[in-house]
Amino acid sequence: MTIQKYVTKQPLEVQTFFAMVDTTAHLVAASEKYWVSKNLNGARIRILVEIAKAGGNILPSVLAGRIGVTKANISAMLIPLEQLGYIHTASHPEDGRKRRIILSAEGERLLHDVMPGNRETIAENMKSLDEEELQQLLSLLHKLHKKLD
Amino acid sequence: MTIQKYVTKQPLEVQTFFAMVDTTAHLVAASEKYWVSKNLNGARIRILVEIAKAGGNILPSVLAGRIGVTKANISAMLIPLEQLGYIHTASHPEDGRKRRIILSAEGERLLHDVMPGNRETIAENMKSLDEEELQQLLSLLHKLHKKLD
DNA sequence: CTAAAATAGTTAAACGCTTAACTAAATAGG
DNA sequence: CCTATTTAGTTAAGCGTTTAACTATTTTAG
Repeated sequence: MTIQKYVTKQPLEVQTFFAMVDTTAHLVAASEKYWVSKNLNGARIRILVEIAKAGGNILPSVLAGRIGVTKANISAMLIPLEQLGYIHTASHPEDGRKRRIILSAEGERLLHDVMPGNRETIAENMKSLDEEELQQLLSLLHKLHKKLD
Repeated sequence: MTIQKYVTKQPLEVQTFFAMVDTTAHLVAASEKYWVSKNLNGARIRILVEIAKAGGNILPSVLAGRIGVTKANISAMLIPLEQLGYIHTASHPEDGRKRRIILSAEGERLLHDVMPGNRETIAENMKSLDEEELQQLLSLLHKLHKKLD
């Protein structure tokens, strides 16, 4: 029952897990700082990017699946995006339950303006690894990810 | 201005960044599922573990620093932990601003009960990598982390 | 010694996210 | 056809987190 138990060095898997969590959190925070500096936020941009990737329009539930969040969350997030004019929405002609989410010209323009800077920021934060190391890291991550379902 | 711009394949650093974010999110979700299965949650446990690591008592601000969240957040999180009886608090004898957060016997018991299962869950999720790969991943993460300040 | 600055902690408002309960529309089976 | 089930989306409540503004105490410097 000694407290010591929780201080002892962890097994390698656990150490690696926490290193991932910690390092990723730092990387994400750095990336988020870029968005904040542009008076934006990452979650909203992620949605706009996903609509763009889908060709400019998409259904909320598909969007949720792609981003990996719940429909409820997407529902909530679309409200400010519409108010800001980055998207607009239209009902589906063949299925009254569905709602088409459409990237507006303004939304496209926004992405065009801020995505290059975001990529630069990320590259900057990753630059302590050379190409071979990035490749190695990427393949380890893929291996890890593949087994997680 | 074509939408295509956001669909094109990303540079290696960016791919790797997103792979980290994605894989880590999956790992964390799997770990969180363990806590939920015990009617607990990861954030609260993290605090209790940190108090234990500090030897059983700690100041809120130190705790915040160790965990990497704000003092405001710790302040809020301590309330339910105290109500649940996992911690109690005492004023600092030499500095009236400070507040000593103390792990209760119940808190210790809780950690004792649930930490082994957590470690097992994590190990289970990491087991697609062998020891050499874990070591490799860990050292890449350290290299990446070191340059992030 | 006292006034000013620094420090520890709290509170409030906002955000992104979840689960659970709900509404409305479409589909499927007797 | 009509009822029952499934599907798409919304709403509400709760959690962990942040920033900003605040209070109370301690430290510092003239």
